[in-house]
This record gives sequence, structure tokens and C-alpha cells, in this order.
Amino acid sequence: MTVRVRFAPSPTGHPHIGNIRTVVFNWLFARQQHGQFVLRIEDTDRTRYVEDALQVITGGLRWLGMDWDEGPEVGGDYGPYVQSERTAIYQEKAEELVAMGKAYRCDCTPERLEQVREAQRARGETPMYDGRCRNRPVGEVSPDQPHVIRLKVPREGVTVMRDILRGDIVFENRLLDDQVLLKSDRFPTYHLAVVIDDHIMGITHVMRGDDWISSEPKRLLMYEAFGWEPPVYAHVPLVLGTDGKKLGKRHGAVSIDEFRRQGYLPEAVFNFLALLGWAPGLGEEQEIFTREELIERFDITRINLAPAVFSYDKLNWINGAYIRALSQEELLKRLIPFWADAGLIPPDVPVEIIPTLKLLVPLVQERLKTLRDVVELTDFVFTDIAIPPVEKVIGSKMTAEQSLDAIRRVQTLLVGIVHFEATAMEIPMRRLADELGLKAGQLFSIVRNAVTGKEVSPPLFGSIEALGRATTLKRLEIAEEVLAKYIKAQEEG
RNA sequence: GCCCUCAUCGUCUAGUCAGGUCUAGGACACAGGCCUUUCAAGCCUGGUACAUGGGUUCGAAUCCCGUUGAGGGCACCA
Repeated sequence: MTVRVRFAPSPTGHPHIGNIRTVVFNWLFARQQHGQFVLRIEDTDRTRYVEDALQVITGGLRWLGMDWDEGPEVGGDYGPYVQSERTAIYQEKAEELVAMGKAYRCDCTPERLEQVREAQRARGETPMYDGRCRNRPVGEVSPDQPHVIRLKVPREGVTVMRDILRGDIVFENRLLDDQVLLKSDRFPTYHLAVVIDDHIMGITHVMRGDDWISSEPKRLLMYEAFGWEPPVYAHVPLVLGTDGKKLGKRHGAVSIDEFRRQGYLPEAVFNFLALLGWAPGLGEEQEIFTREELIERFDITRINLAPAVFSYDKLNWINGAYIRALSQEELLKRLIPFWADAGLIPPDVPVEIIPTLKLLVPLVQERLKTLRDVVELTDFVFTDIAIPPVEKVIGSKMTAEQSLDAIRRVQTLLVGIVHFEATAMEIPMRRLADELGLKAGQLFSIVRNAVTGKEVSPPLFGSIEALGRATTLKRLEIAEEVLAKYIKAQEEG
């Protein structure tokens, strides 16, 4: 039997990273089993429909490197893959259930239902449909009048769900509500549509969030009514924020495109997500896995049952590791959009600044946690810096006069360098520090502050080379003036 | 309120199904050190966990029951 799994999002907004983790599990399972991964859009709630949501979902999956064998954009033999285009099927199947006596028509108003629930809550009971229409003679609710179709849940007995991760879960039927299957707008509810589609589309394994456990018996009852074999279930735990609550916006980025914009690599996010609630086990201590390694190792039965906390720290570490593993050429390519977005370079990069960018890449590579970090690390190369406060250009344990002298000596030195390259600067600069009786760090930190405007920067000589001789000398001149002015002011009083 | 699920370092986890090799292993984070022009990266060292009570057993992180805690569900939402 060929494994067929699906991801069935509703287009109501940006996909949540916790749901995407579940998609990763599904995709990994499908690829490993040489099965099919189906994308189906569950847009049966017209009130919550969001226009671009489909593009955001497919774009997000593609960004993460997950493809689908059937679904929107790719087609397939079981289409259409958008539920709003399948309403006739659901209506027909709902009528079948009515004809079989497994479901019934109900014309109770939303107001009445709310009153019933309110009264039940007041009595401390579980809110449930009171069964008014269930007990009316068949045909009393006219098929031509607005109504819903409800599932006629048995009042006794139990329904058992077999979950490959959790074993058998037993539900008492009497605690189950008479679920609405077809709404008054003739659209199906999730429960009806998912059962029919999963069956028709030949879905063999349903892997999804454990928030679906409680409602599964209602759907199982439908499988039973239709005489269909339910799929294999695997309910995976939810993803929590650092405070132990369901992961949400207040914890940081939650949608895929936010991670992209913040400078996370798709392969790093994929790696991280695969390891959130799953581990290869067998004493495996590796943390960084290629997509192929994950496909090979993934074991659906090893998914952890406890909810996992999303750790931005760990994601940052993994992302940094992936960045360090990139070739310089590749890193440059990925960095350009971030420089451009920050307005540091034009979006269509002029050829003359490419050499500068190429110089910068090796300087920042092992310092980046995210691609976006490059902005703060290198902005001084592309924009003017503030005039440094005098204390920043006075070396540690040095006087202003000594510092001024040092700056002037550096200027002379840099003017005289033939090839303005990092490697040509280091030795003379160290010799200069020696001559001045300074430690290298004392001298370099003055120059760093003067030239980059930062106390912390990429390696100094590389930064100077990227800046170029003219800008470097100009900034040293400014520092020189700052010091001269300060000394003069001191002398005067 | 009712129903369901879950429980190893701060976090992700290995070990649990086939009890002893676990004075519980790894990673992230944290602390200290080395390297070092700053910051990183890299290397070394360190602290921190089997929720709790009872059983079963020669022996329990591992099996059973209770308790506690956490999460989820109880819509003409998905």
C-alpha cells in the first residue's frame, strides 16, 4: 500500500510555525515511505476566508523546500483540491446519511441553540445540542427550508480511536454532541468534508495536532456509517512558547515569512523544526542534518508526546551553523537582499560595489546568527558615521596627546601603503604600536572607533580595506580634529 | 464543570516498548578558562533533571495505581 498523507490548511491567514512543524513531519514521512504528499485547501468557512492566504501557504512550503505531489498548482487525479469546489460531493454524502437515518435535518435557530447552551452552562453541564429536531418525525423539517444536517450520534456505547503514538483512546458516545455536518449555507463543516475527502483521496495516514483528538470520535462514527476504513492516526503535540503557553505572536516570529524576513535560512528552519519533538535516537548525537539525512532517519513512531517549547536560542545556533557552512559565493547571494532592504545598497546591485561586498562576506560569516545581522555589522561601510565622542578615540590607559599622535602616525602609515589591503596593513600597524610603546589592542581600538564608529566591529584591517583608503583617511581626520579640539579646550582651561 | 492527552537538566532531547551496562548521555543557553586587535567562531572545564506518593521486583527513569502539575477539546471555526 502506498502511503498518502496530506496537509489541509484553511486559508485564514499566515501559517503558524507550530502547524508547519506538523507539515514537516508529514512531508518527511511521505518522502521516506516513497508515498504521496497531498495539499488540500479547506476553505469551507466563507466568513474567515483571507484572499492571499493560499499564496502565502504555498510560498511558505516552497521556501522550506517542501513540495507536494497533488494539490493546488500541481493538480492530480483526485481533484479539485480546494474544498469550496467540491460542495456538491459533500451535499450528496450528507443526504445519504440522512437517507440512512444516520443524520437528520435541524432548523433550530442560532439564538435558540445559544439559549440552550447558556442554560446548560448555568447548571454546570457540558453544552450540547438538546436533540429537539433529532426526535421530530422524519420530513417535518423540509429539505427546501434553511436547515442544517446533524450527525445522529448513538446515545450509548463507545467509539475507539487507534493512534499509532498513543494507543487506543476510548470515548463514550453519550458525551458526544450531534455535530453539524452541513451548514445552512449548504457548505460542509470541517468534520464532514475531511472525512469524505480523506476517504476519496485515499489518505492512509493522518498526522496532525493533538487538538483534534477530542473531536475525532464524531468523524469515526461517520466512517462507520459510510462503511469506510478510517486512516491511521498520529496526533502530535502542540508547540509552546517559552512561557509554556501555546506559541503565539507575543513570543516572537510565528509565521514562516517572518522567519524569512528575519534572516533565517530555510534549511536551518527545516532542520530545527524536524528536531522539535522528534529525535533520531539510537544514541545519535548529531544536531545538523541534511534534508536527505532527515528523510532517511525520520521515524513516525519516535515523535515525542510531550508538548515542545520553541527555542529561539537553539534556532539561532542552528542558523549560525548553516550560515558558516555556506560558500562565500552563496552567502553573498543571500546577503544582498538584506543589505538592499535596509537601504544600504541599491536593490539592483551596481557592479562597482560587488568587490566591497565580497570583501565583507568572509568578515561577517562567522559572526552572523541571522542574515539580517549583516546590516548592523556592516552599515558603517555604506553610510556616514557619527562624529565619535572624544572618550572613544582616547586609548585605554592613554592620554589624549598620545592618542592624537597615534592617529597621526596611522594616517601617515595608511597613506604610504602601496596595496591597500588588509594583509599589507597588519604587520606595519603592529610595528607602529610597538614603536609607540602601546599594546596592539590599545592602538587598534582607537582606530576601530574612529573608522567604524563602533566598539565592536568585524576584523579591523578587513573593515578598513572594505572602506577604502579615502573614507578611512577622512574618518581618521575627523577623529584627529576631535582630539585636537579636546586638547586645546583642556589647555585653555 | 465535563472529556481527552502528556510528564528526564532552564530549553530540545537520548535512555522507557524488550527493568540491571544510568553515581542518567548529547545539544542549546549559562558560568569559568584558552585562543585573540574588539566581537564572533573554535577548543577545554563546570553546574543543573528522572514531578510526587504507593505498589510489583533481588533490582525501576524504565512496569502498575493514585496524586499533583501542564496542555488541549467541549461552535452552523478549522
